[in-house]
Amino acid sequence: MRIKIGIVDDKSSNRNILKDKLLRGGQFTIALMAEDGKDFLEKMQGLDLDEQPDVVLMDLEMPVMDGVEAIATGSFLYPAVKFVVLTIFDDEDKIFRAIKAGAYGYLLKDESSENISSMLLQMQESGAGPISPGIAFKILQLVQNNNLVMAAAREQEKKQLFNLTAREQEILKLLVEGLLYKEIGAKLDISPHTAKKHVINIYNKLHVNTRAQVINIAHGKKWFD
Amino acid sequence: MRIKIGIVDDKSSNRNILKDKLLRGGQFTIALMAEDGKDFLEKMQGLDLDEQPDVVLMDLEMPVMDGVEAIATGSFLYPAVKFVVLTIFDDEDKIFRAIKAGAYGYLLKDESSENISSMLLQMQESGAGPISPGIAFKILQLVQNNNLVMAAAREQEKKQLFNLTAREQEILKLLVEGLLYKEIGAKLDISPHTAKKHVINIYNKLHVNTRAQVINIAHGKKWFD
DNA sequence: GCAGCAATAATCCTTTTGGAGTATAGGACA
DNA sequence: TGTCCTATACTCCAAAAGGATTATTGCTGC
Repeated sequence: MRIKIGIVDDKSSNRNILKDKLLRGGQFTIALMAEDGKDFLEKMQGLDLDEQPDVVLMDLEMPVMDGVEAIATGSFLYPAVKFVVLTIFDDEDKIFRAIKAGAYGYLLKDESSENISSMLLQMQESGAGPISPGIAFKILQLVQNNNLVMAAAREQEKKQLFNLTAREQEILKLLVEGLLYKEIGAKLDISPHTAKKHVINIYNKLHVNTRAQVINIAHGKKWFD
Repeated sequence: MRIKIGIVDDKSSNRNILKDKLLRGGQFTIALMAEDGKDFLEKMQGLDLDEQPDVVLMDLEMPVMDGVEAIATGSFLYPAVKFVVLTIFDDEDKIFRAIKAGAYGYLLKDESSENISSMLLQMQESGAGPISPGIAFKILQLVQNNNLVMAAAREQEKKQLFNLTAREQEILKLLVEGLLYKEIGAKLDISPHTAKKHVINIYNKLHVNTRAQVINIAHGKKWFD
């Protein structure tokens, strides 16, 4: 199974060179090309699930919508898609913001294209995001210089789940993720009516009456994050 | 100029295999071998400045004095020496502590010895510490999961991401709190229609189409908590 | 066997949302 | 001056959510 690649870069020459290089080995197919973040998101909307890229190589500095914003939105809308930054920038701020936005890897454009190919293939094998050595070292230094510090160790405050049944907790999770009744039903292989019934029961137990309230409670109690 | 290497590992077989591999290419010399942290520090004391290793490959789990402690002390006493962890452990805690102690690189023992050699050489060239790809990805994930947070420049990173207007941010806050259109309108003293119009505009800018998604993004980005 | 409960499913109804328009007033900017 | 942007407000419509109620199935405990 060949890996489906998306390429987002505002320079058409960059896109085409990269595309040619990736296609050469026969291990990749190009699922999508876009010239900025907005263009990317719009083109993603037009794709069926099985047409969506496995990996998106994303430039950072682009007009209209930059790579960080595109990754932030994209990684939320398409959690299965892996976003790998491919850029010439190696400053700490860009690296940090891209990672926080959800970047799965961070490659520098001065990597040879053979290296990029092999890192992508190795990613598929090991599940570890591809990172250029120089970038990895930058991150290590961030940690070392106390620019990054361990967040307060989160205590395992046991979740008091308002005696929800197992099934209700299952539905709760999907509810918090923002799924519609019909989507919850489809996912759990039950009727949307039943899904809704469970949700209403949950509301009664939590003493609320909208999804928004449930989601806020869930985050407040750190049930799922 | 050949690179002077120090090897610290409690298993003599490990030490010797590594030594042989490194000597093979003729690019390295072995300046020091030690079997634990204490042994290492004592042997360092006995060396003249020009005999000291450029790089020390340090195992982590060792009797008497472990690698983290040896690196902490060693990097203080000998700031010119680069300490590179070479271990089988890849758990987040060990990685973090070794880096904080002053590790310049972090390599896994399942790297091939050719890889280790080439990464050490590249280090000498580029000045960037050698890091195994899997470790780099682990660190990236630490950052992503908020186990590591920016100590200093965390303030400005907060918003600004989706260019919402001031009014839209105001509405966003109430939206995330779970207010209905009519409640938002009442609070801001505008028509519920207007409140709704703003909300729809926000959706378009964030590329979503339900409140649930907005609330999740808001919590994910810690806009309000 | 039966009471109680969880899970399933459905119907009927009202309210709230989300989406697509149109329109107007006030500021900013060239 | 005219254009662009923002905030304001409205209409019409369809989809989804929320609430109340009823009913069946299967499991558990006494």
